[in-house]
Amino acid sequence: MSSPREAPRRETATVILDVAERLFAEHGFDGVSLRDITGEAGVALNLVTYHFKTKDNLLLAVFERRAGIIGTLRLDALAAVYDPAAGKVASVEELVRAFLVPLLELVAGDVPGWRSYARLVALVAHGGVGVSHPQVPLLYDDVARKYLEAFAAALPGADRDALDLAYYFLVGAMLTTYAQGGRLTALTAGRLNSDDFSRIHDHLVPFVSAGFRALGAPRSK
Amino acid sequence: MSSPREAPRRETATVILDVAERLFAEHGFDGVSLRDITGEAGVALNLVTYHFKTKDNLLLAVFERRAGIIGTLRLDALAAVYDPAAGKVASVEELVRAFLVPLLELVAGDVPGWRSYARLVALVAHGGVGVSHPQVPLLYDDVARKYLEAFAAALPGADRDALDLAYYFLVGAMLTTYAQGGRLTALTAGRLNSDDFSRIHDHLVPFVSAGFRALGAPRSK
DNA sequence: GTCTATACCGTGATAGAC
DNA sequence: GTCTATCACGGTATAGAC
Repeated sequence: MSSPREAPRRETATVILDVAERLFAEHGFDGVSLRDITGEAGVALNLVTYHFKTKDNLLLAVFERRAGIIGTLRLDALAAVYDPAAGKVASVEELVRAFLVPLLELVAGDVPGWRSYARLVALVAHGGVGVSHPQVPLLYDDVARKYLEAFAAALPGADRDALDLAYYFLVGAMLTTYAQGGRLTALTAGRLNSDDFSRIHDHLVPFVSAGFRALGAPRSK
Repeated sequence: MSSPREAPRRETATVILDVAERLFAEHGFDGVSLRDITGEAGVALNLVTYHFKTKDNLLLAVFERRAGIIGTLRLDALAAVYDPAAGKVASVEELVRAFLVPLLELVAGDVPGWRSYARLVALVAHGGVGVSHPQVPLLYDDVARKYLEAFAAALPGADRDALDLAYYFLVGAMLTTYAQGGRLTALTAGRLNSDDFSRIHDHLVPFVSAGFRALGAPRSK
């Protein structure tokens, strides 16, 4: 804790977090050296070791800073449409929207850091960082459990495996959206850009919602 | 080309490719050193440099070896259900199945190397390797174009952007399936395993097919 | 053309002075 | 809390043996 009369610069740890978040998102975890980070942050190399112990742990700290925020927003959005105690049961599409909209608004609204965070989640979730950091998924388990309960209420005919997989596909489609490696731009010959999150979202919601309903009432063959 | 009377060992380059494919899939690109690969392969360190120039290029070679095979299988499966010259137009579900089944059979059938390849594709596709290797997606563009044409015929009401995005989500859901970081096992408390590709597939096909149809005939709101 | 030996520079991590 | 010095290991380049 710095004394209040010091120069008005942010704390060293926060500066490191900000730079690391941006650089990891841009170049991947292994594409960024601690020297890159400390160089841009204007601090000595091993202040990252002092504040965060290891490079892996620095990445985890980047996630922890935002995972709680987005998790709370998602649970708030869920509570607005699903409240079993009050007999309020949401539709599938309302649930999909409640899950996806909070992050979309932060990213599409260019709230500082969130675009980097979204891309970084997509990167790490698919195991790109080493064999993946096992602590990261744990940050999202609470949200997953509560949404699955709500989906089960919305689709009383679906079995658990089907619902779990549908949620898995929902998260996968969202991650694919934010991974934005330029693949979408190439695939559409430039008509769609990976940055058009709002337009992607307009298609993503009905796509995933229809998928959920299909698993809720399985088709023959 | 070795002379036919030599000792019956595989070519050095092939041994390196096999080991690299497996280790990259297990530990990620940056989680494996050239010394790990050459050590297991029983060859000298810089034979990888000699045969493949760089580590990046070695990864590309791993992809090239299998991308052509799976691409041909997918196009064959497409031709079996979609032949506009003969007036044969496939259903959405037939197309989804044609796209997904070839890789599933290779992986679920434990054909050597394909499980590693599938996981590796998922890893690289989401940019986990550095900022991703831009040459890799090009290996799949031809298949994408031909399937999109078939989907357009199956869903005459859909606009191009919706179809492109649906294909994008299809690939994303497939990649999520094969990324198998153990996330699914955790999410389902062990009831579903990331290795149950056949069971995942049984849900994936109707999920994605319903999504396609939803984009083909957009819902209100 | 195929392979071995060696060296170079950048990396993450650590120890200890201030 | 911060900095300097140092370490072992990473990918890569080269020179030369066969």
